[in-house]
Amino acid sequence: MLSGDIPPNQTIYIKNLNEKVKKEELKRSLYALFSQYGRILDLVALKTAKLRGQAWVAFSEVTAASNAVRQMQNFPFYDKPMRIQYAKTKTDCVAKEDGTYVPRDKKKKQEEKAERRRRSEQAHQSATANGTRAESNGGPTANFGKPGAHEATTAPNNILFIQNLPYETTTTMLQLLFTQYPGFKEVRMIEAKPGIAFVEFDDDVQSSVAMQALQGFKITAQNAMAIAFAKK
DNA sequence: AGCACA
Repeated sequence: MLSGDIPPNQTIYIKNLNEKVKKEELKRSLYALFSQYGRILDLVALKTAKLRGQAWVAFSEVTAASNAVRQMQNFPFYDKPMRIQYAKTKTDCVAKEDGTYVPRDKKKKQEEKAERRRRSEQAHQSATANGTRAESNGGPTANFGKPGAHEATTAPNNILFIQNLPYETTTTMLQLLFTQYPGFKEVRMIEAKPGIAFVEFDDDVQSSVAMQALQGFKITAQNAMAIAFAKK
């Protein structure tokens, strides 16, 4: 296999990430980039010596992960091509859902094996108190919800007007999203006007394609992008 | 390079 003989998993493992990017920004950008493939259940990125430059994105469906592995393979992300594989193991939040989650020992890795010999000492000590706090973010899922009725009063042109962005949206995040579409030129945001952005393409056909693809795209559960043509 | 669950 190209992806290294790892069987499909609803979680993808990403490496070769730019280690200079701060964790929070990295997670936000990864979320913005990958949520187009499906519902993201969890996203893990740590900056420890061993784990920096890597991330895990858990999707609700294996098919979403498969599409992400193929389509985002080598995608230039903060100047480095992403290397994407399926994760080797099941993500905790998924295991918790299907009931197979077993809280890991805070000892070491897999040296629970050495632990076997002394098992049954405290067999009754199993505290049943670890709350499996379901983080029901309840938000409905699929991204390409087409809100349909857009007052597209403005004639198609090469500049898109984006509304309903979360305030913490950055130009970098939007670049990552829109640069996937041919003809992308630039993103412009206005400090004094959070929540909106302008995205310029070479021509109106290309801007239309991107609009179609990203219309209603949810950066967060509450923020479905509303895309119109900019007024000239 | 590096497969975790801060």
